[in-house]
Amino acid sequence: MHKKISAGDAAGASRAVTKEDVARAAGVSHITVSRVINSPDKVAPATREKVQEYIARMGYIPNLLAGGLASRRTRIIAAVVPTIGHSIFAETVRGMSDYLMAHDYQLLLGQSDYSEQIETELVEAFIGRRVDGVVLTGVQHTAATRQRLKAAGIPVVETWDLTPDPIDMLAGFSNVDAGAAMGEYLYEQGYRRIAFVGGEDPRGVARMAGLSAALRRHRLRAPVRITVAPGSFLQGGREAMVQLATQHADVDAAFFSNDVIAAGAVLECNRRQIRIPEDIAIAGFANLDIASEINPPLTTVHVSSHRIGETAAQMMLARLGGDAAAPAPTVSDLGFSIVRRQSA
Amino acid sequence: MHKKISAGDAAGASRAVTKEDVARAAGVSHITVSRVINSPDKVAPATREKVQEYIARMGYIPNLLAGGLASRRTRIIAAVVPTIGHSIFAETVRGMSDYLMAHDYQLLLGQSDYSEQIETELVEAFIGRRVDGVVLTGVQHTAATRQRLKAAGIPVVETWDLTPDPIDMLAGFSNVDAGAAMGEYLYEQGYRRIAFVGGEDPRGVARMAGLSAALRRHRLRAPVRITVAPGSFLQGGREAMVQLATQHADVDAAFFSNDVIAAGAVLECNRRQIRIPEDIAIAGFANLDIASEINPPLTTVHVSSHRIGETAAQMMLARLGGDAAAPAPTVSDLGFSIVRRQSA
DNA sequence: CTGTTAGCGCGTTCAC
DNA sequence: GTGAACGCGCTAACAG
Repeated sequence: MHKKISAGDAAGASRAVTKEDVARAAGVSHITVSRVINSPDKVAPATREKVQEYIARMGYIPNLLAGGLASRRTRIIAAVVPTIGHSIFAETVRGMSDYLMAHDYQLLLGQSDYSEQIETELVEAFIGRRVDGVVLTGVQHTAATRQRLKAAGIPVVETWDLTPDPIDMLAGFSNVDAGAAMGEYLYEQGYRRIAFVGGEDPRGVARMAGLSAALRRHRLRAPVRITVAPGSFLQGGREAMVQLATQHADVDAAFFSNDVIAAGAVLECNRRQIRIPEDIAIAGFANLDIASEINPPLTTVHVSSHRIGETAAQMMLARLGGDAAAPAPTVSDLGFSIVRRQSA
Repeated sequence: MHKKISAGDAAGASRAVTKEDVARAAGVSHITVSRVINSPDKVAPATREKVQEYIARMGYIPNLLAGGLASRRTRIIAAVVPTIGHSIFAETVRGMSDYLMAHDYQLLLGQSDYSEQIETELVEAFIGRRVDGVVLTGVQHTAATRQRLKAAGIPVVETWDLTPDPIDMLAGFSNVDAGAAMGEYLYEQGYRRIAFVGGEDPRGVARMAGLSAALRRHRLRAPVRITVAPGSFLQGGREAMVQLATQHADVDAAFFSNDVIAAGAVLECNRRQIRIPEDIAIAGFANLDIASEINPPLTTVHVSSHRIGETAAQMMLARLGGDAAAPAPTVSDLGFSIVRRQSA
């Protein structure tokens, strides 16, 4: 078999340097080069150093496409989040990314914009790229998503919620319980007419459901429900506060499904001279920076966005590295806690 | 050549469905399946529909690794941002992502944490994956980054700044000019002792340089420089404000390199009953949501974070789709503008 | 409009 | 410790 070997690379778009090139230059076979890269200790120190020098000098960068095709492992984990524009998910992504990079994996990120349909398309694209695993936000997905993922037979971690029926692994906390816990807290503080302000994503809905259940247990009326349009949370919170002030004067406490929305409401209260918590108590969710910085500081539900991502990544790699003998845990309930500050 | 054909997939981890499988089932050759996917109009409608049905029924997902290896195009664009935890970059990423997804490309994201060294490693990994193009934040990179990128011969877009010496393409605005413009504005408003508060990344430094130059033109003293540690911007802003109030009482205006930091300062002022702009004027940067929502609303420099991302993606795909005859523009100066509100 | 023939660059057996 | 064959699944030319 004759290979066309161009003498030098003087002309045209020079083809990328390949393992073969390095091998030839170093006077070894390409498999030796491969070993120097993937398992250096299986190569005699002398050859290793020589090869390493050629690699550096020639600027050789292994083609991971070819490697992935041959080895059926890509060292890529894919993740779908609703959007990185919301700090909670941005934090989760950072948590994953940091852990993965530290272990020589890379993160392929997709944003679903809260659409299950887009999520399905993303998952399909990810499987096409033969990612080693997929991390999803939430536990509600299309049938197609579940089916594709199961057919692909790759590890999956769902995050930010719990369910008795996960696709595979799970790293989150119970949004229903968190909503209920805040309901109990507000009840204990003496509030009796409570509103819920938030979007309509499944996790917001779950928090609302928990809140409702808690109120029901104490024979209070169902919460006033105010929906915030996607887009600017600060503005959404302000508008929600306007609604509460003008149309629901009896409400004495509001639980916001997100600290940023709550912060918007606080800003509006300050503007209108509405006293917090005397005139209305305000509770947030997520314990973001802004919760402790705003005035008055927000009572909120602490959940560790960053740790969710980190844990998801960790479970993923544990499975991939897996010891079938000592199987990694398959569910992590990361819990939550009420952080009491001055707003409620 | 005999291929081992497993009868059904009853046993074991069933190998993923391949083009070959679909072709056999549909009674065509694998290349026809390929065409149905990549250029459907080059296939007779009857065969096309038949093949499409088999594709759907068998749940076939093309292996993009193999495709990329063979075609030398991956339809992946990689991007490096300092962090997606800051909304300006999150917005830029969204702008890119939206544009790319709409054109059937995917985004591979890396976070450099403001480290040029990490950026270099990321770029190397990206090239290893044979991405079709790379988008970078800023115009300052290691020699290795520049060299790798040029050797790879792939399109590059640098963003968020301008330079006379780009690696390839450029989509940003002049941070120096923006800093200078704010300096002029503050001078016109009558402020004479001005501080600059921000981080130490190259773009912050550029804004500071522009500000300094403007002040120098008016024979004012060089700005007081307060550095904000990375981490919580709100808290950083508050701490900076404390420093200003306690150690630099003569300062009558402060230019913050970021609206979030400025917002932290505003919160601290409100807490301390420092009047804005009477006691101290506050100017931000980026024109984020929070700038218009906080009280008082912030005078700031508007730059379109989202549009930077979108434009970068657009330039990238224009180049890749490229008509060598009508070469796409290689530099986009997206400009900036001063948004005047009540804080300065 | 459809099929055939060659690789893309690498990792994985196995041998030596 | 090192090397040779083979194939991963696909696309690019060219034929027919």
